[in-house]
Amino acid sequence: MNEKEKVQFLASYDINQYDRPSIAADIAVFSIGRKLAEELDYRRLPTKTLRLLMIRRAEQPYQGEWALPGGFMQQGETIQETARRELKEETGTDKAYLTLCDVFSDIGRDPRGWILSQSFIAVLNDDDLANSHLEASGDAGEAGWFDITVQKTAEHKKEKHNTVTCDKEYELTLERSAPADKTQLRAVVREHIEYRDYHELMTYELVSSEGIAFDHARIILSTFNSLKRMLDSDIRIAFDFMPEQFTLTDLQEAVELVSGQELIKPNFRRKISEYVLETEHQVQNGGHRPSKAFVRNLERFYR
Amino acid sequence: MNEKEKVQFLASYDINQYDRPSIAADIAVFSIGRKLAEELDYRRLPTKTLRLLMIRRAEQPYQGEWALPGGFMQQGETIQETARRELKEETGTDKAYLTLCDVFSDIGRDPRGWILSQSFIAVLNDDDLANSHLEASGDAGEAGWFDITVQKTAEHKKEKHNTVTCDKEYELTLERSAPADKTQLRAVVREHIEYRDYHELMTYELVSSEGIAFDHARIILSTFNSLKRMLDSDIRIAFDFMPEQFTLTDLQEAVELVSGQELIKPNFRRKISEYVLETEHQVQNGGHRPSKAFVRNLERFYR
DNA sequence: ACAATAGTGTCTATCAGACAGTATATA
DNA sequence: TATATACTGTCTGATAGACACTATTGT
Repeated sequence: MNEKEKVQFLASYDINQYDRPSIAADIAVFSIGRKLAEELDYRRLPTKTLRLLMIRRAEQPYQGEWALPGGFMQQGETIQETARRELKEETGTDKAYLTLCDVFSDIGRDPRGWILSQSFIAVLNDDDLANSHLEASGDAGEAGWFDITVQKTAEHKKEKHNTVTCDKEYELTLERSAPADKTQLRAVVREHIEYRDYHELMTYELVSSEGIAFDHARIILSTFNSLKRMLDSDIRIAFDFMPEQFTLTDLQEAVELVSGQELIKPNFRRKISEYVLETEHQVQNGGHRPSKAFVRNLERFYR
Repeated sequence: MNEKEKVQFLASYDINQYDRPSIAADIAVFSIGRKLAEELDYRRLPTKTLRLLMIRRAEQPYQGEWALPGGFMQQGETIQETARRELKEETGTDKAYLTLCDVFSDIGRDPRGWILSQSFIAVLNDDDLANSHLEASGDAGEAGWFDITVQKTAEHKKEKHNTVTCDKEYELTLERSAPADKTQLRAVVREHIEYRDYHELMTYELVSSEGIAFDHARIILSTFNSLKRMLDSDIRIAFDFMPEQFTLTDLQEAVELVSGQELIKPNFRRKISEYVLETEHQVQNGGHRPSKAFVRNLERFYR
């Protein structure tokens, strides 16, 4: 604690003598979209889909393939600021709540070298999208929304030497939503879970990847599963998908899309009733009873 | 996607052209200790405390002060492996489940330069401690357990421009448990919460720190609050504090120590009953009815 | 016998799941 | 009028909180 010693030490300390990785922030941006071209029945509501935002790479490596929005950490900013800046640069959205998700630091995950990636989750609603320049950029070809489908294709539970492990294989399909250009990206990701007491040591491994850059397919899987778990433990995150005004059916569909299971309407409404306030507005969207518009009951959000 | 182009690009790509931070893993290791020197009443059980493992720094900066176990990421390992290696090196414990907690990357948080810290949580039980060389190292002066006390000393809720913020001040006290050397470390940490919809944007800021190196006092606060939240959402983490055999009172005390609130015994037992199996062993520790020893019901842990 | 801890039984309020029912828009 | 969606009421079983009670030990 000798002050002089301390100053001397720091003056002679060269942090650059140690090798170290570059840091990237990668952001999985989710939103909900409407499937168009379904004029079959004037009564029927449009089918909704869960969407993921991807960026087409203009540079090598993986030039022309699609990657998660993100980029490298720069001096003077925190990793959260990196994520926010990159999202703003690439999409024009200034959404503040990026949820830290996981870290990917395996060697060899990026051909450019030793690169550690911090993954984040962001959820955008229709108001956020209106304020972004995503639609405007259009076929400037940069950003694009993809309908995301995750299908579990295999599951093997093993037990040996007192440890239980479980391998699951998922097929990830990303189908471009907005322009009818039919771009389809596919990947297979293996989830390896090792159970130790209550802990689940989860690792994601890329099996194959078509059109998705780097190891981003497994990052997508990991964030998708995180989003599910977050929703399970706190339904309030579903409101992130909703604009200022929304119908309860919209909200329920958001939850169902993420969780992958259907809910019973009255039960769902009872559950979320404390978080919403009825407005006088009505939403009419078909040959059936119009629905009431609701807003967030913000007081209940602040615990 | 021209293969030749790709190879050319990578050959000429120099990742070292960009500045980047060093990466450290810092681990908050918790366990439960017994307060000794309480021979007042032969019937009474020893008081238990929540303990945190700290390492006395042998080098500058902060030489002689106490820091969380941890260290720098090395080439060829993932950040999880870094945490595991450092914990093994400094304590001899080979506990596998390190839970990733948060990232600290503010500029100026480390006088040595631009250093990003990944914080982890580990929980050790008596069996783990027996297998470590912690006790052996004794007054080699390296590692030491500290009884941790966190006291909220202030809370201010503000509301302006549609955003609600809340500042809380915590006093952190670390009191050395094992040797009676009375070492006491203190720090004051300010927690700043910004509420946005359901999101809580939490930041921890160091107000003062006595004897605790770097910004580790705020990392301790952050991990402590995380541990609490983890316990809230899944009681099974309490079993990490228990050795293979334990009494239900021990388990309940562990939960109470972390959560900071007393529980009603029959309700607690009902809640955890599915996770435990009764053994034929008994534990006798005072002038009162002996308690049954229990073990984990592992089948219930593997969901 | 006493004091301290160990362990059990039960009442009650609250909450989640399931289902049956009514209401209202447009072709 | 038919149909798809919007919305409400209520029965049921499961769960969580509170409290009262019995059991067993060493001094």
